[in-house]
Amino acid sequence: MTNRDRLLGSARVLLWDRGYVGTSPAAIQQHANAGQGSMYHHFEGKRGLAIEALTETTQDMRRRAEATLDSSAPALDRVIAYLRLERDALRGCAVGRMALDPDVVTDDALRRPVEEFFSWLTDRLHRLLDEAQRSGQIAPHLVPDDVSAALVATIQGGYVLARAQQDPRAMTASIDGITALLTLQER
Amino acid sequence: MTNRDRLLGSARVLLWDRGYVGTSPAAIQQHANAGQGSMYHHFEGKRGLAIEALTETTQDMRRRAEATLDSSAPALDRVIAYLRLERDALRGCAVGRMALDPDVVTDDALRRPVEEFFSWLTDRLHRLLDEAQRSGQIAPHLVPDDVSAALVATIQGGYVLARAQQDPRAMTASIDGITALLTLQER
DNA sequence: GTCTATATACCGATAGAC
DNA sequence: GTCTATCGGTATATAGAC
Repeated sequence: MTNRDRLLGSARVLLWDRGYVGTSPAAIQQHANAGQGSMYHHFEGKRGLAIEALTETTQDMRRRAEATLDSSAPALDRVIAYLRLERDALRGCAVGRMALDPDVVTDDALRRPVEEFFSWLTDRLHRLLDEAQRSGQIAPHLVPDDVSAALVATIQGGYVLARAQQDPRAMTASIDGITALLTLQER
Repeated sequence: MTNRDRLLGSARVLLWDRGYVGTSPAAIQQHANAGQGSMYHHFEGKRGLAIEALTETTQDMRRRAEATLDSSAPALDRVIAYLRLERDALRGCAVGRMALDPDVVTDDALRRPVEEFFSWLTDRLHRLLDEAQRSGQIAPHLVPDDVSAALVATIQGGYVLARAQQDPRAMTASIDGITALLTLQER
């Protein structure tokens, strides 16, 4: 692995665990076993490296979601399968945590990958819920746009609760709760 | 207002907007118009001040929630009234954001007010959902423990989505979505 | 491409005068 | 109680040798 690749990987790990304001270039260099010169040769600085790192991370997460959402199962089943994906609740979401970082939200280039990931995800779920509604899997009066937002929000909030209580069961409870509400009509 | 009070108030504002790792003692002192000596006279340091500030903030938020949840209306109506409270979606939640801060989660004294607030809130909603279930307002097979977690998570995730997209409508969509799911049986 | 040296600013805290 | 001075350390970046 090249120095550049290790720097990117280390940035992804540290941004995930400590956020943007909590991650220093020196910490990234140490984690990657690279010197300052190497980092500033390959990247414009902390910000440039973070933009690349975030872009990679969101692309990975999108691929992972697509693997679950693009199946041949009925639409609602695919949505629920996505809700039920295994998540490291105590670690938090690598993308969601960036949305609460003050220096990320106020910087369009840094925020773009975050925004694009969530826009894509809610839209993807939206279309699946449309399909589920057409085939009678969910109630006709539900607004897929609102429900898809609620689903993504529940996952993100599940991370918040799990970390606040230092107990991953807060995440599973949240997911179980929203799943039960979503499948209520099938009781 | 005393210097001490202004320092506390400034800490609350800055912790809300920039989190713990993103807030420096110097920034608090400037915002409060107080010198270093004043701050270190009244508080043990950044950490001690933050613990007091967070405790005050969570108490305020709890009082605000209680004002809505402790009414004479039917249980489910009170829960929905809480979901529908006005929120500054783009600013984020003063408590929830702390749960994603690496230096807060790993420090029990700092995390305690955060944990206690969410424990209290989910428990309070849990009891209201129990009551709603006994009176037939929500389906008998729902697990109030899970649903209450999902409700709180949806609010917290609504903040994440709104900030990621820099659009407060992501919050209202999430709330509308979860509300529709919760009241599904009344259609 | 990578290294060390250096620069300027800020971090969080302490010292001691008033 | 508040102020200014100061401290050792780190944040982020640049310079220039190799």
